[in-house]
Amino acid sequence: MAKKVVPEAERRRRRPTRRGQVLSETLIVETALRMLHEHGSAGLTARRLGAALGADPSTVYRYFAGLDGLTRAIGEELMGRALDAWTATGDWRTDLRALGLAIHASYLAHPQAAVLTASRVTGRPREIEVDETILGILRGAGFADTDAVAVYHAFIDLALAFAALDAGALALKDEARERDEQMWTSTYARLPGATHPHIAATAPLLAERMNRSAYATVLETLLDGAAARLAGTRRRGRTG
Amino acid sequence: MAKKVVPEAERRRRRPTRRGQVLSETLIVETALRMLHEHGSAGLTARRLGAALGADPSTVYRYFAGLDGLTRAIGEELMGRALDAWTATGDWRTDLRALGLAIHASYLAHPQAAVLTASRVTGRPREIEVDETILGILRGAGFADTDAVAVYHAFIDLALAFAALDAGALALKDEARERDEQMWTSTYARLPGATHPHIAATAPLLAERMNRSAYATVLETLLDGAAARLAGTRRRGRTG
DNA sequence: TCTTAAGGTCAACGTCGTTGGCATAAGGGC
DNA sequence: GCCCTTATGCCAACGACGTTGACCTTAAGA
Repeated sequence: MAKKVVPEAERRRRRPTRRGQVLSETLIVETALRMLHEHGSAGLTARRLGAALGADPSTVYRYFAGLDGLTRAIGEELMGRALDAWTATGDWRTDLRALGLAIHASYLAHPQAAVLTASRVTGRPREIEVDETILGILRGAGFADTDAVAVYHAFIDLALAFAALDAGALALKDEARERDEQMWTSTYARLPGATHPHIAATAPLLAERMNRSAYATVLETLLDGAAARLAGTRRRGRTG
Repeated sequence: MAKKVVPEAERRRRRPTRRGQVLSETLIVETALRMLHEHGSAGLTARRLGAALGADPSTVYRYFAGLDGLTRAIGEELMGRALDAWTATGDWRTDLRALGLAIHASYLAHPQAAVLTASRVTGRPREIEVDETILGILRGAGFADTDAVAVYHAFIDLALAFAALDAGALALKDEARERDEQMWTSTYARLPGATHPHIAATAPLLAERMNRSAYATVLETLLDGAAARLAGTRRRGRTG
């Protein structure tokens, strides 16, 4: 009977584990995050999680519908942390920039978790809160609804997409990551100008840049585009 | 002795498999792509790959250093296919747009593979060719080297990031994906205006939009930004 | 205090990636 | 045409994995 999962709110009896631990959804999620942090994205297994909790691996299935369910809960937690780290100022551009960077940073703080969860829509409270917040910023700034939704869509997917991409790089085990990163100074920097003129000409610039995230740059470009759209709306609003 | 991998170029003896198949790197990569296409990202296992090849699973290890090596080869193949599907026109903006969409499409044609490979830098020939091509388009259009590299960085990471994100959604098994997609008409559309005014006000727009990729929109915004930067360079070039 | 079922443990299933040992046949040298 | 080397195939096995069904225990409500 590992099938029926009792939602956290309806839990009553909290029988301690053989080793005295009293379990809860949040304890399990936090333990999972710690494990991901310490042992990499392949380091989260039901057995290890059980061991870390001082419980039998199968106990986790009383709280989540498989590791996939746990994964979604982790994503929700990361969204919540991003929101907690953020404060509104009232300026839409400042606020969106800060929120985007907060989401990106929150995921990157747990790259292994980000890889697993970035592309999932959980529909849980904290994620909905983030969505409501973004739409609120945009509509409050004067974006028409269709524009607000378009910018929101681009904004949230951009944040998640780069979170997944950058987290993917960080999530590689050290050895593989080092190999990937040195690619720009080894393979690329050594290509002859005769066959690869453009890479050869810009090799130092590439080596300097390619191991950083492009997210901040692209985000700024997106905000520029949104600002232009907003200006257009306001002009039309005055004249029409 | 599953350790030593002989590079494809140095292979001489091609002993057929028990079932008569003659193996090669490309045959294995293509078979792997087909399996990913048919059975999802969890469908690529050494054993199943062996079965599909009519060979023992361990044979694959003669050609690739583990499934990770195979994964990198798959990524290289997808880059190559994107490049093959693309043709230059001479207009930098048209060319970049087409190339970006080609990369995105190439990965999305094999979502399960994209999820595995999008965040890896392989440094293999076809990937390098793509990089050289992009830099060539930009430098040919008159971008200064620092700008060319900045735009290149944003461009390629954007393409890969969205490939990974959108592929992640497609790669979910049908049932999980359907659940994710219906989130916008079920959970989000039903939030009361009292607590979530902005989502409630835009729910139909969200449902219509959120299951599509934001990539094309964001790419266009990025190209706008690049064009503005190029215009600035040209102005400075004339006056300075 | 009694009952009940939530929530813990245990044992097992089938699958996975990977490796060491072995068999065999392809292909070069003669 | 034969021999030798060794590339390349096959086999068997290891330990780890996710997940489940059966069972046990004890907390909480009556």
